[in-house]
Amino acid sequence: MLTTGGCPRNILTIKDALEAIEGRWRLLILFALSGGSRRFGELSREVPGITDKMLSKELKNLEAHRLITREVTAGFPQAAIYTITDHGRSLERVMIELHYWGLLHRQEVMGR
Amino acid sequence: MLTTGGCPRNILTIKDALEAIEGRWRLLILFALSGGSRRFGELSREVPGITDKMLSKELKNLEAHRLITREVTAGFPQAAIYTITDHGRSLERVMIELHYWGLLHRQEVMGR
DNA sequence: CAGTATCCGACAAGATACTG
DNA sequence: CAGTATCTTGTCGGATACTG
Repeated sequence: MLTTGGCPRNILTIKDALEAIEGRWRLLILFALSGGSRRFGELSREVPGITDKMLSKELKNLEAHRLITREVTAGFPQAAIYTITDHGRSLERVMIELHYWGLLHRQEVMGR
Repeated sequence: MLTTGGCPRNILTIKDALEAIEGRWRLLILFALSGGSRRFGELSREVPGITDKMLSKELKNLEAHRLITREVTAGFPQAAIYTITDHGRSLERVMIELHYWGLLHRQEVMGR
């Protein structure tokens, strides 16, 4: 059981975590990449609803937070390969719990 | 290990979950409430950085998603008591993992 | 293929002042 | 005490067109 214990440290830790992964897209991109490296176009198709603009922006943000790496191959046509880092992979437990809770939430609110 | 397996169902489940808890504030409010019921003013002080306007808006959102309940006492001065629901409590595992990851993230990115 | 540029509307969010 | 009203700024996010 989580307790704040009158101390704001725990909630500040969560706030720090949220600062890195907050928003509609970042966890979805990481989840897609947890199944293996992807190219830009693959992510554009696999992340439901995202536009290329947001994908581009969020990929840079994830890279800045060291959650993914970007590698561009030589040759033509060029390919950009995005890969989750070990640090990004350490978010898998969060994603697993979130996925599990998503199933619960559907039953609770959506009734299916 | 999570796999997408060419099937978008898992990622859609996470997207549904995120729709309910996305943003800077909702998980922080729920985390505060996981330590026990709170009044508006208590939350205003305990959730770091939130304004009354955002707190009011997000509390309504959380109530609409059945993650918290709101109860107003008779008498004066009035008191509004916010309490996490069982469904909100089912997010505790997500919050625990997020808190744990926040500690890792500090070490990785912030170097402390 | 992998993005960027531009334009636009909607909403998040803070500051301040105010009400029952 | 528990919010709401108003105003302003910034960012989100979609649409479309475009480039190396």
